[in-house]
Amino acid sequence: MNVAEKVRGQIREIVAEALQQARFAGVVTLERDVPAEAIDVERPKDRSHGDWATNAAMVLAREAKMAPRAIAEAVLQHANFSGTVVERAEVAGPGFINFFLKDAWYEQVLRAVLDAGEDYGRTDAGGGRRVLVEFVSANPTGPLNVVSARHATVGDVLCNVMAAAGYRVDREYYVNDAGNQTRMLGAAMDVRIRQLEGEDAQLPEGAYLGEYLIPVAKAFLEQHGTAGRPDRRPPWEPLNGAGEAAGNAGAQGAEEAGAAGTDAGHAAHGEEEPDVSRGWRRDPEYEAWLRTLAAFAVQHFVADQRETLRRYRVEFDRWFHESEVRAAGGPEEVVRRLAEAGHTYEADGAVWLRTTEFGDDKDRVLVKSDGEFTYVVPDTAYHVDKFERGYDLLINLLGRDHFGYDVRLKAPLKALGYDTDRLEIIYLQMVHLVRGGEGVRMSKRRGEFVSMADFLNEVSVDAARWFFLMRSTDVELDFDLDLANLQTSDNPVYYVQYAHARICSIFRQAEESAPEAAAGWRGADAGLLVHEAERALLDKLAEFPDEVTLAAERREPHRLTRYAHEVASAFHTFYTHCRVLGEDAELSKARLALCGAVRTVLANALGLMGIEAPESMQRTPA
RNA sequence: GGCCCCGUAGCUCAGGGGAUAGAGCGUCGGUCUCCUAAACCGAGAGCGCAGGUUCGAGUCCUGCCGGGGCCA
Repeated sequence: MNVAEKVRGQIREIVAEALQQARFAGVVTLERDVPAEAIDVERPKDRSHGDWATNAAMVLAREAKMAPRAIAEAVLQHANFSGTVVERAEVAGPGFINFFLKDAWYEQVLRAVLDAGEDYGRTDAGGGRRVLVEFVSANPTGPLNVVSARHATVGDVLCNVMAAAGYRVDREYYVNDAGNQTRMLGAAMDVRIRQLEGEDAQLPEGAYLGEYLIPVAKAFLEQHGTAGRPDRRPPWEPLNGAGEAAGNAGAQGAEEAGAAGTDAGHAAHGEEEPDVSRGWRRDPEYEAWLRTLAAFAVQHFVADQRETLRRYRVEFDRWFHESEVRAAGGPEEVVRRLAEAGHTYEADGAVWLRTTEFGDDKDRVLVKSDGEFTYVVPDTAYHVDKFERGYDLLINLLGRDHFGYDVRLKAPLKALGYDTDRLEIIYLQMVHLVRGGEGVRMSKRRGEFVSMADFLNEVSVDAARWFFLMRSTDVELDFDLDLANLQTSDNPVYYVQYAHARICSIFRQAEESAPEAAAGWRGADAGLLVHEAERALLDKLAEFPDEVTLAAERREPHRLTRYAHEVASAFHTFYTHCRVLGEDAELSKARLALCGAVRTVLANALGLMGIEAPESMQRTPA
């Protein structure tokens, strides 16, 4: 139990007990007991209103048929603070009871931080529940783009913060390596290989042909050659001459709006999966060749994505391939179970699921008339697998452009009897890159998109992570490349890092000028910390475990940037007003202890964000 | 047309049904003989509109307006 929680508990008990006493005394008329847990204890914004406050009297006013202030007075008359850190309390405003703490509170905070060290901030809010967070899950058909960086940041930090809050967290990446997009990847590879051979090869309609495929195609040629390729035209071109082979016309348009799509794996398909191979010649041997090419490219891009993410300090516990689910017969199993449960019917040669019975606005096809599964079937099979692995909670991060997917995924899962309340979908808003005050266009299909790797060549991981964490998930984010690259105070990440470095510098200085204090600060007398700035800082440190809990429970990792900034700000204020070294030896020790505590909290907070806590700042000359 | 997100300071955004709504940037004005001025202190300016619920609404509900997204 953390320090702040302990005090809240004490205040709840005080109030509950006092209410009870007031009832016995006949001063307050209430029909029922008010349990301590039901009493709301919060931190007033204005500290002249005390360290903590409760609105209990106002809440109970109607029930007790008494004026709020009268209830509050009665509570205070019967309140007993002995054995707590509460010093006194008063009635204020419309009926608040404000509590003021003894000086011992500050000592408790300092001790709590110093004793816990790198564990300070950990809570048991999660109660050891197992969580699987799936995020990024970009298509394995190309390098990661910059949108994935936001997903990677939010997902990774959410995992960190939930782990700190007492959840058992696994990170998972879903590789969508078996759908139609993969087939088109094989087709694009085929075209690139033929072009490398000097042929004027044409794209199949609906395909896109990134520049990034050229080195992959080259690598394939070098390693495998074209031995497995059937000696004829690809199935999207007529056998009798080049004719009117489909051009690139249909390939453009979708992702040119200035923001790249998220490609979040299994959700990447459109509502009606476009049948890109309509009109293709039936050619099983050539399809096998395309599968070979696709498998090669997928392997390449998965490795590439994994490396980019590692560079960004994100590691997944598992990379789960759609092909695994398919190979295990997951989709067939899903359809069979749904049919057995009587949730399906056949119409127009297709198998349909009555998703309308589970909140969808229309029924969905599971198996198309050509025998192919729609995308939702392997997705369902994958989530069945997740549920069967025994997780208490499943969290998926998706792009806002995939909104509505949760209903379509949850319908079959609900039909199969799974508790879909345990599946949370978090949608992240778009990212816009800004450079020189202007938007950077990101269009994947034209090959103009900014890859995450290129992005990381321009921006430090620390700055990128901070900027992606600054905003809540449901707000569009303009990423200002110029600002993120700025090594000045305009850049907020440095502000926080600087506070940490400044403390390290003080300790280095202390070794020189005050070795006695430097050696003995852990045993300092915290009672000497009476300055307003010192106390504000300690109060701020006391909030950290609550911040961690809130960030985890509300899935709001962006709280951490705010909190870290506030700690840094309180520290810089303290630094300006209170001299650590060169004062009275005992005071120096106490202030060093405070510095040590701040350093711990900053390091822990930055650590949760995956941002470095430097021991000194060095500016690279402009 | 249906569903969802957003609308708070000049700009970008925080805000857990509570008291006098916050931060950064920008603007203006101060602060280094002193542990790093990548810092500190001060000034100015705001909840899209209209109803409702509540002792109390930026926060919850309904409608409208504006920006964006998904779907038909």
